[in-house]
Formats: sequence, C-alpha cells, structure tokens
Amino acid sequence: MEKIQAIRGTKDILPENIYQWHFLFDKFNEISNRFNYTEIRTPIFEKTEVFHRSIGEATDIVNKEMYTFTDKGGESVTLRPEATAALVRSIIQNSLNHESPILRLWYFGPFFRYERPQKGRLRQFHQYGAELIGSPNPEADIEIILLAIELIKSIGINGYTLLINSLGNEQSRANYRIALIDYLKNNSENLSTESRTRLEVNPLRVLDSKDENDLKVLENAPAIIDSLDSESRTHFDMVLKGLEEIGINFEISNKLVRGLDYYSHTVFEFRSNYLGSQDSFGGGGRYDGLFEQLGGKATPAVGFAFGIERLLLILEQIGGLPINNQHIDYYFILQKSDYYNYAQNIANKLRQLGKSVVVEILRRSFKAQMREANKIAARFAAIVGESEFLESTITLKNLNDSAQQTMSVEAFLNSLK
RNA sequence: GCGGAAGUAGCUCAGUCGGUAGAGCAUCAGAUUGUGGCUCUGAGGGUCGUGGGUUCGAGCCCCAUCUUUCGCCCCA
Repeated sequence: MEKIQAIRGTKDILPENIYQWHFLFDKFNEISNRFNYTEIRTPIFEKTEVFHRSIGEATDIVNKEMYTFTDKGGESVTLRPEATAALVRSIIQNSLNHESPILRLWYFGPFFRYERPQKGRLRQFHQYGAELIGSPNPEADIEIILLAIELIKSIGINGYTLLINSLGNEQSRANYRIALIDYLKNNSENLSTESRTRLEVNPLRVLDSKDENDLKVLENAPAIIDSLDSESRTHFDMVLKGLEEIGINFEISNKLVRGLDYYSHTVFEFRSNYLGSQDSFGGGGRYDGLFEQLGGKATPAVGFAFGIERLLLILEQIGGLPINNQHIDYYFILQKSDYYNYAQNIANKLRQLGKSVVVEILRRSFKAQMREANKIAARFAAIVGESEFLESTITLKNLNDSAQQTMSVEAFLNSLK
C-alpha cells in the first residue's frame, strides 16, 4: 500500500511540539485578558461573499489564494483566508456591539490560503489576532499597537521592526490614488511588466515592489502622507505622538500599503530578520469602512494579526523556545503482570490526588521497566513485587537520589492528602 | 503562478567507475534469579519519494510526477 501524505502546505503539529503552541496560546490569553480582550471563535468557513465584499476583488488573496468550493446545497463557501471579515460578520449578526460602544476581541486558529508553500508560508497556517471595535480615535490605534507589542514581549521576542504608515480616509486615499496613477503612468516605460499590470488593477500595490527599476521610479513618486487631508493627518500625527510618548519604537514607511482593500488610516507591520523571504510576522490597521461593506452600520475599528508559525520560527532562531517541563510523578513497575490491577488501582488514586502516573502495560522485564521509568524522567519508580502485593504495600524509589522505602499503601496515600 | 536546489532506516547523513545498501543516534533484547542512568554485546528496521525509460544489471544515468526548500510573487 502506498503511503498517504498530508496535503501540500499543511503540517502536523506533533506531540513533541505541542507544548510550544500551548505556551503561545497561554501567554496570548493572559496578555489579552490584561487588556480586557475576550476570545471569540468563528467557523473556519464562511459564505464566499464575506471575503469578496471585504478583502477586495482585486487583491491576490481573493483572486488566486482562496479555497473556494460549492457545497452540496449549491452554496459557494470559502475556507477563511483571514479573520477580520468573518469577525465583523459575526459581530453584526450577533449584535455584539450593541450592549457597549466598545468591543475588544481576540482569536486564535487556522487559516487557509492556496499559495506556493515555503518556510513560514503554509496553506493552512495559524494566526492570533485582536480587534478593537467602536472607536474612531487614535487612542484605539495606540491601544491595539501596544497590545501587539506586549504580546511579542511576553513570548521573549525583542528584535524586530515596527513599520507604520497612514492611508488616510477615503477621500485622501482617492486623491492619492489619482496622483500616484498619474505619476506612474508618466513613468510606465521604466516599470516592470508586473507593476504595469498592477497599475491597472491595484495601483497602491506597486509601492510594494522590490524590483530595482521600480524602486528607482518610486523614489520620486508622490508619498501618501502628502495627500492626507487635515483630518487624516491629525489622526496619524496623534498616533505617532502617542507611540513616541509611550516609548514604542517605530519606523514610518510611506510605502507600506498592505494587501487587503479594507484598510484606512493607520496600517502597520512587524518584520523580523530571522524569517528570510517571509519577513513579516504580524500586521494590521484600521478598517473604518468594513462594517458597512458587510451590511452593518458604520463602525470604526482597528485590529492586527500575528502568524503563529512565523513567531515560532523566530523563537527557534533566537533559541527562545520554551522548555518542555512536562514530567511524570510515578512509574509503576510490576514484577509480574498479575499485579497490574493492584497497581492501577493505587495509580488512579494518585491521579485523583493530582499526580501524573503511568503503569507498565508491556509486561517487560524488571530492568526494562526501570529503564523506561528513567527515560521518561519519572520522579519515582513505584515498585510492585510479590511482597508488596501480598502485604498491601508499595516500594517507592526516588530516581534522583536512589533512596528507596517501602510503606503501606494506606499510609502512602494519606501522606499525600 | 515563475525560476533554482534537494529527497537513502524513526532522526542526522555516507554510499567510489552503474554490480540488488551502510554508520552514528534512537528503538528492542541480553550481561546469574526484584532495581534505572555509565559501559559492553546482540537484534529488528529501508521496494533508496513515486511512476516510467536506458542497461545483462540503476540509490547512481534519462524523463515525468509528488513533496520539501531558496528566491520571485504575496502575506501572517
């Protein structure tokens, strides 16, 4: 029989690594709580429309990266490529923002994009993200960035770059778009072919190009910041001032535009030198127009997301992965397999007292059982031989200092209560 | 979607000029009868990613395909 392989770009999270995921989840849960954010879980698939109406028809995500299929009822559904659109759908549907003007949410889960796999880029990947719904003010932008930074700090990552930019409000963006198209069209003969097509479909994305000739052209391109109207400019300035005064380091990048259409005003991205080609491990921004696009009433919001696999890659590179400190308290060693029920009975009482306990089930030799106890780093070998079995006792051997004593089962259990 | 590299034991890797595969670690067992770690001895485990082709003969050469990886693209 031929072996079956996992689907391309998907990865098993193996038992030997799962503690790393628990570590991240626990830290993020804890820090989110400190900021008064609550976890939300939405389905991993949605009506395709949710993403079409939000992410943008012209974006790569919608154009070529979505896992879209027709279900048996004829409905077009899509495995979520990101969270924000689905969350907004849920908030509107459940009227989550009706009880209070402000809603603070976080999420953790799998997402799907049909891309060519690479290190740090999987077809099923995981994100942690947070959304702050209800405030149009720069205070919200500052809070969400601060949360992101505290999360990174909590898992021990210090070396990274925070890039920030403003796309301005709708009017500012429209103005800039015209100015940029104008400029790029005048210089189109110097642009790469890809940038020329992007100029037609999604001109802001040309700013992201790494092509050398494109970069030359872009040197003199109009900057978004110059197209911002006073409202947008003030918003951005207040965000920057806030970050400065709170002591957050950042770099302004007037070329940062990000690949989802729903962003407005503040956009930001976290980059690391440890990731190679996929150097961004988190990003987000403000999306004041999204609620309306998804049929809700106008609601301002900011949010961001981290790529969990990328965070783990960074931790691995900097030697920052946590130590797996899972341990076993007692390993039950049976001289004869006949003593299994006797042992398992005691073992389970120990478990009820909060101990982690394993009982031999392979009928191995005494020596092999001792080896096993040692290998899994049990604190004690709990030995059941003929005399223990007959006298209702248990022999405990401390595997650190080899000290050994025999006592009645009753006395042993009582000593732990 | 485009270009480059790589796939041999559970893991890390050797494998000469084409002659049906090796090491270390890991696993398992043993070294006088109820005692681990160190040491020693031994054993099991591979259709050489998959499918074709060339050849008397392919891990090695050729083609295709799958997967991983690097860069592009994109993004978390």
